[in-house]
Parts: sequence; C-alpha cells; structure tokens
Amino acid sequence: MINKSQINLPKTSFSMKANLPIREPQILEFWKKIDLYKELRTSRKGKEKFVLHDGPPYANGNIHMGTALNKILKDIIVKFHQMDGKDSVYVPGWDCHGLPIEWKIEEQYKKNKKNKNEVPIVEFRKECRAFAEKWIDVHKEQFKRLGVVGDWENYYSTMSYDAEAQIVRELGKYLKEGSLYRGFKPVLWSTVEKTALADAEVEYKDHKSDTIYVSFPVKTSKINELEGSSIIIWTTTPWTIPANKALAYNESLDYLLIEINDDGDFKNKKIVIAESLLESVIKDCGIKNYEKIKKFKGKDFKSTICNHPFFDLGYDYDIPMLEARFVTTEQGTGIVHCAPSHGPDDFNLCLNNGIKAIETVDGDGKYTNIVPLFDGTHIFKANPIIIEKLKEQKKLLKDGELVHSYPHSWRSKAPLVHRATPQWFISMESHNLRNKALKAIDETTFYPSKGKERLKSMIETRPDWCVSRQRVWGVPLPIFLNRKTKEILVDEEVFENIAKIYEKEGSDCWFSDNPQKFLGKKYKAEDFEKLSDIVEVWFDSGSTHSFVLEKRKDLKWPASMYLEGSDQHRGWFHSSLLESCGTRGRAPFESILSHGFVVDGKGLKMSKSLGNVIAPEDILKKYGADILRIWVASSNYAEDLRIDYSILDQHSESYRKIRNTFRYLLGNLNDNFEEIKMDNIDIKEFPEIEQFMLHKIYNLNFRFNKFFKDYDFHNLYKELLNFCTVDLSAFYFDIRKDVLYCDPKESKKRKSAIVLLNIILDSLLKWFAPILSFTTEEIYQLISKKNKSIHLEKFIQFPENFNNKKLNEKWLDLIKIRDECNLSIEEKRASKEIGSSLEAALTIHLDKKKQELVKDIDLAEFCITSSVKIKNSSSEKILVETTKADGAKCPVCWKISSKPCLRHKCGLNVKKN
RNA sequence: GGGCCGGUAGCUCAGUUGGUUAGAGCACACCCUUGAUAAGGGUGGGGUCGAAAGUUCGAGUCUUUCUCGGCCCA
Repeated sequence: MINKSQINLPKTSFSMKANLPIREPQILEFWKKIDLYKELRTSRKGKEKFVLHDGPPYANGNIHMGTALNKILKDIIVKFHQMDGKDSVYVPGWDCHGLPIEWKIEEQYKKNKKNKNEVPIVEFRKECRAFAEKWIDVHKEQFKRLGVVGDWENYYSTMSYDAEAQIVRELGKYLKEGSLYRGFKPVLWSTVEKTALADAEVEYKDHKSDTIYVSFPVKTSKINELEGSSIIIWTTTPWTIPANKALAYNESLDYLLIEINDDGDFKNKKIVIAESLLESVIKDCGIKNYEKIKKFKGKDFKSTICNHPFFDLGYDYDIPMLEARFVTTEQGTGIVHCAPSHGPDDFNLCLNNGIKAIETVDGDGKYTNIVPLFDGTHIFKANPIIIEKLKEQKKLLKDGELVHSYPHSWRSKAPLVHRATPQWFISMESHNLRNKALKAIDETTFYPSKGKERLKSMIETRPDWCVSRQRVWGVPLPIFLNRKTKEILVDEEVFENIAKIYEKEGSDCWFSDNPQKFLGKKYKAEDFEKLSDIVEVWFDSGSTHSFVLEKRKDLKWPASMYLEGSDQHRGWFHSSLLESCGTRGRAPFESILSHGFVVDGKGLKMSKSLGNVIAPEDILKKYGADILRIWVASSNYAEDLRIDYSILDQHSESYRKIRNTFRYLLGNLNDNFEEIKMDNIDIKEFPEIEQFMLHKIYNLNFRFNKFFKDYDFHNLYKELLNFCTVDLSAFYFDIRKDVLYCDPKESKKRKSAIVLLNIILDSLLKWFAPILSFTTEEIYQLISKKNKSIHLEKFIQFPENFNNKKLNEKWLDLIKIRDECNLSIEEKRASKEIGSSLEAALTIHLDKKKQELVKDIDLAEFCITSSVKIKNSSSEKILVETTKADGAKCPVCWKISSKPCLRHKCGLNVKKN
C-alpha cells in the first residue's frame, strides 16, 4: 500500500465549522486593533469620494430587523465602492430630539412621582440629552456587531452643539427669504400631550365616534322652494358644531328636497340631501314616509345662506353655503359642515371665502370663551351635551355611532383633533419651493426607479411645511416678535449670534438665559417677545446635509447616496429634499436607494401580537452576522424582505457551500496563497479546462460589475453562489482533484491548476468581501501578507485575453457530452453494477463533428471515469455505453486499468516528492 | 376609505418588445463516494405563474374585476 503522505491531500487550518457567533467578535477586535476605518481612509486618500450619508435612526430602544437591514445594506454598498477604488466614507449619525424621548423621561417622572411642571426646562432637556446619549452608545455597539464599518468615534447627532447651531442658521435663511411665516391653521393636535403632531407621529386605528344628522335652516336662497326648509349634514365630530362657519356642497351633484311625513320633530318638515344618498339617509334615519318635492343641481345652491342650529342660543351669524370639490357622495348627505378651525379642507375653503379660523378650542381641548354655551367644556365630553342641545332645538334628525379609522397619537394612543393654532410654516409656493423640489427629483437617480414617482407625487400635493412644535426637547425656533408691531425680527447678525452661542454651549440657554444675550447690543430685550416653540424633528434631520456633509472635510456635498426604508419617501428623503432645495436650490443627494420592509416568512409584518418578531440579536447568537449579511444581499430590497428561521437556515446552508469552496482552495494550496500577476501569464500554455475557467471568471466579473453598478445584489450574490456550486464544486474542483492529489508537484498540469486555484481564491475573496465581511477577513488573515485587511483590497481587473468565446462554446458542447455520460453512469449505478464513476469504462458514440470537438480532450479525466473509448456514429445524437472497468485499481489515482498506470507506475514505485 | 407597489416550485430569485414543453441555486428523495468527509458527486420528483373574466392564432407577460400582503395617506 502507498503512504498517504505520498499524495497531495488538501491541508488547511481553515476549519469547516464556521462558529461565527464566537469568531466574529474576535475579528471585530482585530479591526479595532488595526483601526480599520482609519486605514481605509489613508489607503484611498485623494481618490474620488463616494459618500453614503447616513439617515439618522432615532436614539431610542434596541435596533430591530429593519435597522439591521438598513445598516448592512449601507455597509455592503460602502464596501463595494471602497473596493472599487474610491474613498468610500461612512459617517453614522443619530436623530436625538423629539417627542418620544421627552415621553420616556416623563414616564420616568411619573414612576418616581415627580411633577414635570416643577422641573426646570433646562434640567428636563439635560435628561433627554443623557437618554439619547445612552442609546447612541447601545446602537453603536449593535451596529458594529453587524460588521458595519464607519467613523464610529466621530459620529454625528442632531443634538450636537454644532448641529443645533447650524439648524438655527438654516432657519435664518428661510426667515430672511420670507418663506417662513406665522400662520393660524388647524393642525393635528393631541389634547393629551398638548402639542401638534408631525405626520409621522400619527397612527390610524379604529375609533368609535358619535354620528349626527343635523339640520341647518335655510335663511335665504335663490331656490324659492328652499325657504322654510333645512339642509341636512352628517358628521362624526359633533363637538365641531359650535365651530361651524359654513356648509359645503358639490356643484356637480344632484340634490333633492323632500318632505318628511313621519311623526316627530321633523314632521312635515322639508329637508335637503344629495339624490344619490337618499336611500342611505332614509334608511339610516329611519324615515318611513316622505315625499319628493324637487330635484335640483348643486350649483343652484349658490348664495344660499343658512342659520346655525344653535341660532336661538347665541349663534346668530350667517352660515353661507360654499362650493367644494372635496364633497363626495361616499358617506353622509352630500353637504358637509365646515369648521375652519378643525379641518384642513374646511380651513382652506373658508379662507378662500373670507372666513377666518379662530381659536375655538384651547391646548387642553377645552372650548375657549368665544364659544357660547360651551366655554370651558372639554371637547371629548361635549358630544352628549351638543346632541342634547340639538334635540332641544329640534335640529337633530338622528344620532348614532360609527367605528372608523381615525388618527391617534403614536405615543399616548389618544385620538387626535384638528385644532387651529398659531404655527410656523415654510411656504411651498412663495419662493417656488415645490417647483425647485420637483426639478431636483428629476435630477436624482432612484434605486429602484419607482421611488421617483412616489416622492414626486408627495411633493406635488403636500401642504406648507409646519416646522413648529409646542414642546421642549428640540432646537428652539430662533424667533423674536416685536411687541409693538408683532413683526418677526429678521436680522442675520442675530441668527449668527444665536448660532455662535449654541456652538459653544448648546441651545438649552434659550430657555434659561436673558434674551438680551441672543439679541446682542443692537436690540433691547424688552421690545421683543421670545418664542418658546421648538423646531419639528424632521427639520433637524432634514438639515443633516448642512451640518454633516457640508461641514466635514472628509465628506462632500451633495451626498452620493441616501439609503433608507421606503417609508422615508415621506420622511427623511422628503424633508432633506425640501430643506436643501429651499436653502441651496438642489437636492443634497445624487441618488436615492430605498428598500422595503422586513416581514415574516409569510409576508406579514412583524408584530408582538402575531409573535413573529425576530430580533437581530437572536440571529447573531444563532447564526452570526455573515448569515444575516447573506440574507440582506440575497433578498430583493425593492420589495418587502421576508425572514424567518427556515429562510435563515437555507442561507446558512449556502454559506457552508461557500465556506467549503474556500476550504477546498485553501486545502489544495496548503494555505500558501500566491498572488498571480495575471497580465504576465501565457494562458495558451494552460490546459483547456483552465482556459475555460478563466473565461468563466472573466465573464462572471463582467456581470458582477454590472450588478454592482445597478445595486442589484440579489442577482450578484446568486451568480457568485452558482459559480461556487455549479462551476467550481461540481465541475472544476471535482475534475481537478485527480491532478491536484495525484500528480507530482512539479508537473506542468498541476502547476497550472495551482495558478488557477490562486486566481479563483483571490477573485472569490474580493467578490465576497463586501457581503461576507467576517469570513473573507478570516481567510485573508490566514493567507495574505500584503495588506492589514481584506477590506483594504481592490477588486481585480482581469485581462481581456481571459475572454474566449470560441472556447466557451466548445466547452458548453463538451459539457453536454459529459451530461450524457453521467446519465449513462447513473443507470449502471442504479442497477448496482458500479458505484464510483471511476469504476466505469465509457464508450461514446459520436459523429465526425463531435469527434473533432473531443480530439484533444482527455475524456476519462473530464468525466472522472477510468477510460473512455470513442466510436463512430452517423447520428448527431450522443450515445453512451457504460461498462464496469476491467483490471486493477491504481492505489494512487484509483483508476482501474488492466495495464500499469503510466502516471504512477501502478504505485509500486511512487516517487517521494 | 384613497394612492402606490407586489403575489412565478418548500425557500431565495430569473423569465427580453406576448411566441416551443416556465428556468437556476438551495431544500427534498434516491443512489454513489469515504483522498473537500458534520464534506463531495450523480440522478430525480416538484409549478392551474394569487383567483376569475377578457383581448389575441397564442397570455407568467396586455386589460378589467376580485383577493391577499406591504408602504404611504385620509
């Protein structure tokens, strides 16, 4: 018997078992030790920059799958560009101001029986700041664990003094321009938190509302028949009736005047409703007997004036009927009651008709003293009283209840109301902001392209931007109002003075220090009223481009890319676009990549109640970050991304395949990697199969580049995985085991294979590095003497002469023959005549053309059999016969032959080498 | 309720301007191997392309409706 040491069996210290949860933290330590981020910067100093500007996550709570997906995707892209030779800079950031953190602190107060109102604002804000800082630290570690490389030491935050200062400067620009104005508008208001809410802070869920059909007596009308009749409206907010100022109709609808004959308050009364809603109204109100009096067009309502249902109780003003497109026949009566203080549509309609909104409800949700009868009543307790009063006045046709989708506060879950309040707005029109933004969208590349339309349609229809909030944890609006003239103080010197102060000490002082400090010497504090509103958080994060991209020397403005979840079309993409277009006339990004949401294996969103939530932490513990990174790379981010444990199991199977591909390479190279100078090699000296593999590598790299350019990672990953399984494991590796194990080390054939293995290892390492950040590093540390880290490497440029279309075609035909051989072998295997393919002797019947094809090919080697005989055939069809090979098995190469094995002298005289 | 996006094998994904019998890898089954060995190879089964109707000589691809899911808005 031969000694196993006499053949070249693979040997490597790269273990088959990955043990990622243990190994990855060690690699993180290593990156820390070599200061990878700094090395990356140094290595690309002066090169073209790729700046992926981080959308700041809110510094609150542990990360979830969505955040993990986002950060990994960012990291993959950043690493791709870095390996593409660019200086690919990533500076992570956090969004720190805002209601959720305030709420957390207030919760703590409640727990400790502390009264928030007794705590000075500055102290409260300090606690908010500390809270945000704590979560930034937590996030930082969680993100690093995912393998995300960035400038973690010099992250940005919206609460840094620099940021707060710059936000003041940005607002100053709008104030100076005149597009930031004081308005009085209904905004979504929480009477619990006593604040206006941002769009993103609103949740819609089912709510049971009181519904009422109310009659408004007609005072005067051009339609004679309407005299003495009543207009019927339907509303789900009875408490807005005292604020009613108008009624709205749609001129294109048909309306009916009917007379009710049922007993009750409305006996013999005439009422008006839309024709198409007649059935639903009579059913809803239980009207049994009625008579149609007249049908008329909505436009005939023009100039009709009604009385308020509480006319006799002090509501003796006129209620005009106004035309409005927003009136539909989906629900109600086809006539809508308008309270300009309590609805945006109502507000706009009334404003256009000279009816101003007034403050009918205060911040706590109580009617103000300008509302007769209800002064001091809370609106949420007013419905029964109003219904009672309407009954009393015989103006209530019907009341009921309705469960419908209704806005709620995301924090307190309390129902919200529209309430007219003094707020600060950035106009979409006054200085052409809308048009500037639309143009900027056209100049931006979107991945996937459907994002463009999504953002566009939002910008086209959005109202003016309300940037004020009546809270404390945020950047104070830097506004002084002249006590006499009520004019806004617009003076760049003052804004700059405030900014300078914030840079030094932060914005807390706005609330505590003498206003004179901010006004400087030019103005007297007693002449001005200092605002106490803060800036809404979307303005904060929308300004990150100004205090991060513009301010930092290592970055550039505009960013190469913004990358966030698709919800950010209305969030950060949106606010950043507007802020930047307003101040700089263009978008702060060149491209936008948006990704879908993480859902469970069935496509349902993750929720505690469904019990389908998977935390990144669990995945890291069970699988490791590289598996999670594979999940990210292999999923199509243009749509929602599914995840569950069975999906992760599949991906970890793929990971093992990739890992074993590397193990084969390393084993046969005995961990001695040698970088091949590819321009110097004479590929014609290689056996054809090596040339064919070089062709495959060249073309794979071509597609790789294309996929990378399109950020099409799931197809890119699939190509790489298929290369490992199909082209390497089942083909090249399997065929070449014979040469690698059994041929002498100095043989030309084996040397060629070794060159190929080096090239393949090098290529795979680099292709996979942005995705398998940890595993490729593990391998790189094993074999390379060149750089400190795989991530400092560049992608390989393959020489043109690797590309060989003609050879490729030939080999595709050869593989067809091989497939036929395998089928034939399998038959004999199934009938138990042979086991291993080396026990087979093949006879292949080929026509002349195919014989030409196989002329220089060692088919036995190619099919991994002991022998192949070619026989003439007149048919184009490939016919293969398999018989059991005759003779003895060479103890070295395991081929069976009746003659001595030439390569190894039958193992009897195996050379030591 | 409205707008947008999506539904192709158990899983992740391909499927050009409508044109043969809808593909790949993984998973699965069976077999082989034991010199990549908690690995490797071979073969194979598996799909009413979410549902229905329509346009067409022909539909996974176009139209409509419905359904399920996601995001956004009200």
